[in-house]
Amino acid sequence: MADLSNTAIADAFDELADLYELDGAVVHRVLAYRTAAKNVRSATVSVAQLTREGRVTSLPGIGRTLEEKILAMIETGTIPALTKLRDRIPPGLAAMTRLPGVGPKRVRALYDQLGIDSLETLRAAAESGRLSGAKGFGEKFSESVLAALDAGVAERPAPRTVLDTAMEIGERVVAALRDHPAAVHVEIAGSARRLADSVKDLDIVAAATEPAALAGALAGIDVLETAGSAGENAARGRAHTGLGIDLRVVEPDQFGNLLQHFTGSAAHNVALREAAVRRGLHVSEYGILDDATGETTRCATEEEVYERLGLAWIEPELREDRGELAPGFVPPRLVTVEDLRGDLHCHTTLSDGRSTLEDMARGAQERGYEYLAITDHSATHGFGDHVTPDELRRQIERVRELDARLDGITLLAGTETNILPDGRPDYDDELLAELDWVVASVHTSFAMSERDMTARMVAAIEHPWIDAIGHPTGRKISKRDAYKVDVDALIEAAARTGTMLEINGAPDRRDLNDVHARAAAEAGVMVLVDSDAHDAERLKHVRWGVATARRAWLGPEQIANTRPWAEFAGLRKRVKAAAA
DNA sequence: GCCGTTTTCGGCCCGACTGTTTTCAGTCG
Repeated sequence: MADLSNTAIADAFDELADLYELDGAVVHRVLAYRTAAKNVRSATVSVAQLTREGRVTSLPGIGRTLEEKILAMIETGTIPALTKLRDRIPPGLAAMTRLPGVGPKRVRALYDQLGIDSLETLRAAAESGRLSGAKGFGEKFSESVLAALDAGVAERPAPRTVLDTAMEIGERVVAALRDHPAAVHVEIAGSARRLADSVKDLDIVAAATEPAALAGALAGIDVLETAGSAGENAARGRAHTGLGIDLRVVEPDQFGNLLQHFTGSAAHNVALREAAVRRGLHVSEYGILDDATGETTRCATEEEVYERLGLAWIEPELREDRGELAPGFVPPRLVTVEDLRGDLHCHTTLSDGRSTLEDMARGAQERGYEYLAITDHSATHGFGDHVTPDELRRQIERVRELDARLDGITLLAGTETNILPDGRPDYDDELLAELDWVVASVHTSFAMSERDMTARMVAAIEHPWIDAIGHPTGRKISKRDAYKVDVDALIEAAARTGTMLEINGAPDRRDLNDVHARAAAEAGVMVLVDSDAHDAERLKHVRWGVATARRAWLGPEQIANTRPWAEFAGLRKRVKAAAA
């Protein structure tokens, strides 16, 4: 296995794009590398494998030249052009482009004119006044560069806000704006509307009878720390959390154009507009210009925008240019929170949960679930809230007793067993066999090699009493990367053994991610959407798991826990094995 | 460097803002 990963190929193409850009290559060549990197990153099959089979040019954005570069990576581990560019372009130049207002062209000019090749030499030039003497660079430029350097902008990656926090703020801003007398429509747009993992800032779009009046109302909303005008009919502010908020307001007859434009993604809009140009139409946030008539059509709704372009309306979660604009695209019926009939991963006070067994059961009933698996942490969890085998046996009794008393819901006695470094679960098979349901997850020894971690997790997937793998990559959005693991190998093993893979709904996990979840479903793996709730209130976190499933194009038939209990029960590996 | 109801060359989304400019290039979203 241990093959050249899609991520490694995409990283190489992104680096090539950055270096070619600094080298002064034509922008479209740079763009070609960026597009290729994006498409490789979101491919649901192994791009290295495709390349060996001679089929990689079927991937959009990959032609003969990039095919050769991937082949070079497979055969030699590197790309000659990349090695050469790294020798020629000083490594400090890329960091300089992270400063606001400083792009590849200016970096190149500073390097050529003044020999500036790092943040340090840039600061020295600005402080000595040498910077504003360069051709095309004035006093203002020098000042803004120093301000940005002092603020440490170039060292720290721009902070991103996890979607649940962004949505909480966004929903409050939207509600407040809708209360304004001038408001006609107010919606969250941007990556938040597409339900991305995290957002850089929050885009809110609105239609109003008096646009300027509504734009001015942003400043009065309590979640905002600061707000001010940002041109006519626009406002910009910052929430107390530091999240930037942009508001744009138009007349009602342009609201569809504005919402479509600001929902993005950039890649979706570029692809959409390129296709429109071929039909003689030019799309912007203000309307659709028809070359033939010279007239601009304004659209009050998004549906009208897509209809004018000969397309059916596309769900925001799909707008990533991952096939939703391909000819013959049929809009999929995406899974919703209401489709879920059970939750297979939650905790109680027995381990680190905050709610009792009874409260979790009641919470599930209030959500209308037909089944709930109680999956407390296991024997080696640590933190003082591990569950010994004897304690788990007593919990099985309690779950069975409560299940007998409750009507309308089936409680499953389960566990979230730790996958030990050697791949074994941390309870005996005998005990696991007594349970109704076993989720297995990695909670320790994250720093293994990819080969060892993959072997560890494949062993767990092959274990007869492990029904599902929880949060399969261990990532924490904006906090830590996934551990090194070959997800393709996990998917293959899960498909082969009938083991389910989870989309964990904890807002900072959403693990599997959208790309992996789509690949898993395409491989025939049954995907779960779970809350991983640690109290009854957080059972609602399935919202974020459903968001990821939708971004993965998944419908209810691909999510195991949309099934009624009678059907789900038979999908469990332990039941299928017993029947075989 | 890719790609094709303007196909194998000549295109490649659209608009706003900024600063350094007398008409625009670069950056950003």
